[in-house]
Amino acid sequence: MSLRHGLLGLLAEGPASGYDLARRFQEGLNSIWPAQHPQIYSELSRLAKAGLIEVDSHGPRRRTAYRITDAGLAEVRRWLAEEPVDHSFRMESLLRSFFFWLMEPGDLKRRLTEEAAYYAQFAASLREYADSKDRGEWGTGERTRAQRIGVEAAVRVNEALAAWARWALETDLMADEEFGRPRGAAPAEGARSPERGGDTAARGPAGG
Amino acid sequence: MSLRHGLLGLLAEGPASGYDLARRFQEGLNSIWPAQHPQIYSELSRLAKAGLIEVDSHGPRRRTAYRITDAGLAEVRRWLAEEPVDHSFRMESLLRSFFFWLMEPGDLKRRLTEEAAYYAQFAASLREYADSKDRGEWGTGERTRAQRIGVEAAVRVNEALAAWARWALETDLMADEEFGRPRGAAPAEGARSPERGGDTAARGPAGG
DNA sequence: CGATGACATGTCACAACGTACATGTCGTTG
DNA sequence: CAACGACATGTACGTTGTGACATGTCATCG
Repeated sequence: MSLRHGLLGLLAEGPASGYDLARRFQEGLNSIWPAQHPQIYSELSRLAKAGLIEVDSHGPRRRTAYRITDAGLAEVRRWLAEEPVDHSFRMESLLRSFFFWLMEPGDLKRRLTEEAAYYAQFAASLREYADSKDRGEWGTGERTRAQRIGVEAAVRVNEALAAWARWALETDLMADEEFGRPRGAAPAEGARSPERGGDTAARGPAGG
Repeated sequence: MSLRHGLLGLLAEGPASGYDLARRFQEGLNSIWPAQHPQIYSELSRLAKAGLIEVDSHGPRRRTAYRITDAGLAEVRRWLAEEPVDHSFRMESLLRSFFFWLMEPGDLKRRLTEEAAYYAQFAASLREYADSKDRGEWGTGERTRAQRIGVEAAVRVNEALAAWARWALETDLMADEEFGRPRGAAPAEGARSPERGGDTAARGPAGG
């Protein structure tokens, strides 16, 4: 249901076509809530059928811009104010990190180095964008300033991940000679043992 | 495809049943890669059919433990080493933040306060778990120490979000009297205007 | 005027995911 | 032994999301 509300939220800024919205999801929002155009177009049809948006105008090349209705605006607001937040992420990058022990040290170092570079670079580009907002280059309206808060969240998450990857490279966990010892493709210790699975180590505290 | 590899990764630690795996996804991994038990059971069947895992043992109450095969182990390793990382997140919390400008100041403050508390608390509980790993309470094996890296990532992301929510509450963006001015449920400025959508403000830098 | 490329929208089939429901086992406790 | 709750696995169905393909428009450039 998040895509539905994401689209309504973007349309609350003003009329836009499916193509516009797809571009915004592709560019700024891709790292936060990925969405491809087929899903966007079909969701728009559904929203229109439900009366939450309506056709605003037709442009060249079959362009169809939608505009949010009062009902739609009320629905985003209701979602924002009343609907409980889903705190679960979905981050492949973090999932992978739980299996780093299966990687050969060389591959792991290479991977972590790439990750650090990626996150640092992305954070920097977001930070630059945030700074340009701070300089007032996007106007000083209420909306712009509030969106600045959202950008800040993305910046901080990416910076945190960049710092994490660097930390992982530098920490003595990596430097330790036992950990650093190269090994072949032999099965990891503990795997395929007949008795019930190893320790319960990876069971962390209950998740939200 | 990530669930598939997530299951293989967990089974690389040693044999486990669908129930065990579902619990681990529910507890530690829920905030990183959510998965319900029906999905896990059906994925296990598929993995078994593909020869990446095999039945290890049968226990009481129809319990069926699986064990990873050589092919399965090779497949996780291939995934970890060769498959490109998908850097897109999926965070409802961040998506919402792009629409904060639609919220009434009171609701927004309440929401941000809740968010700060949630992330701080979750980060703390993860931090405590990480510390117990550092104290060696889960053993000092290669696996445990490497998994410590994954926990650290989760800690840092949650701490970053907690700090962000506090920052958002404290920043003068919030204190500004114009922003703080209460308003009714009237449509936001810019919405439903006849001409094509407002400024292009929210278009950030290209996402990864 | 033909080729090219960005614009713009869509269909279709399938894979992934979530909720609700169904079933049965086993240990504990009253 | 009856009731209960945790253990354990599954089916069925609907929704969400993805990848591949298909179609047509318009501006620009040679």
